[in-house]
Amino acid sequence: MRRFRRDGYHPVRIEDVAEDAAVSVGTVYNYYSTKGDLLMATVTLEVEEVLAAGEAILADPPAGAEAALRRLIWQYYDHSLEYLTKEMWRAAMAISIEAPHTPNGRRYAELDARLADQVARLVARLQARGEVRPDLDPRPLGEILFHMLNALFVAFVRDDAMTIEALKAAADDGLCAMAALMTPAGG
Amino acid sequence: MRRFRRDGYHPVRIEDVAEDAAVSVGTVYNYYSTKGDLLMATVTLEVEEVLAAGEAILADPPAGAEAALRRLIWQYYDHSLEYLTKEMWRAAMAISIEAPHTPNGRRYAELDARLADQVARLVARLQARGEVRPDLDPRPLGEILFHMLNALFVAFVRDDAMTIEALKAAADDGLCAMAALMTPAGG
DNA sequence: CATGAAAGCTGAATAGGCTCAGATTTGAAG
DNA sequence: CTTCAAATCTGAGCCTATTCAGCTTTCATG
Repeated sequence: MRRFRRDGYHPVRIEDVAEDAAVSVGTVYNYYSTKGDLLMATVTLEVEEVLAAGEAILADPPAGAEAALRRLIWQYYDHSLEYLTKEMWRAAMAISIEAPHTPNGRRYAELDARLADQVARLVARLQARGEVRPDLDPRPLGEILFHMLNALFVAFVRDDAMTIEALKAAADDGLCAMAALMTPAGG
Repeated sequence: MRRFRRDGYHPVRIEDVAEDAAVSVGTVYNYYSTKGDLLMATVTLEVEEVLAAGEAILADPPAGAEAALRRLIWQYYDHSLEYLTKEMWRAAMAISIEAPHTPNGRRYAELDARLADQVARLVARLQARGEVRPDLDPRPLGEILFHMLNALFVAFVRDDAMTIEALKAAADDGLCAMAALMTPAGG
């Protein structure tokens, strides 16, 4: 992870990792079955922490649908570069798309699904509090929200120049548009 | 393209392509700067045709927001496996995420943006016809729609077992949810 | 200690994308 | 038909992820 962060995912060779760990190349492969596996270990760490922080917000969300969603999403975004760089995210995303049947691809998809589920649960909770129109189904709504926020995150990760602030601003626009559709009276 | 479709993107070596074309490996690289470039040529062909077909629908969309959107999206999905297989799509998506600064990554992003724009323009057109709430901004709405439909397409491409019918059904659910939010009276 | 199987380690070898120095072909000019 | 420069082609060689046959260490048992 240190090596990837410092030199980038692609420039780092397995031989470099092996050297840092003072073992042979073969030994690295005894513990991680591919180079992508090394990366996915970090992705898992990152997302598990984000999910845990998200649960804390779910337990007691701020008042108002838009504010509550904003809180959760900003949390996601703020934490996203804790362990991974944008380049590492790109590599991880590429692996998960290219090899969906492999353990790594599946793990990434599973983490994604858990994030989407967390958003959907927040929507359901807001609906129970009367802050989302009662006639809407929180599941597809949560998924639409997550798709949008995820697409923005992908755009953020693709563009090295884009700041987290710009990402948050874009997400705010989207959340505002969705909130206008979701909230009951003031719609 | 023929080779990729028959044997899969990864199993085909540049040497194979060179043989089929009766030239050397080096000559292939004179015309396509990477293996991904060969693939992206096909992606471009596919998406350009989809965009052209989409313009025809934009010119005279069916009555009703949901029906019009369904028509455009189904067109997209129906055409998506004309030249590319799911595996080829996965490889192309991986390339576009992993290397956003390269010509290929940029080209893919541009095609994506043009599709999103087409959806947004359809929303604007429907709004002009009074089939979408007049207080909504068609641009972010179109983008949210496209993000959703694109996410469904990615899920489709990831799962070899998923049929186009299942994809359409999932899209219908999403469109139905969005239409309920977007349409004026019947909400 | 001795033993032997299980666990762990090793790095040379393999495979395939990509490069580049040199060979070949083309085509305009004489 | 020559000549020569530009365009094109070539494939051996480089690089790095990944494999695997064999070597070493560990450790429970006698």
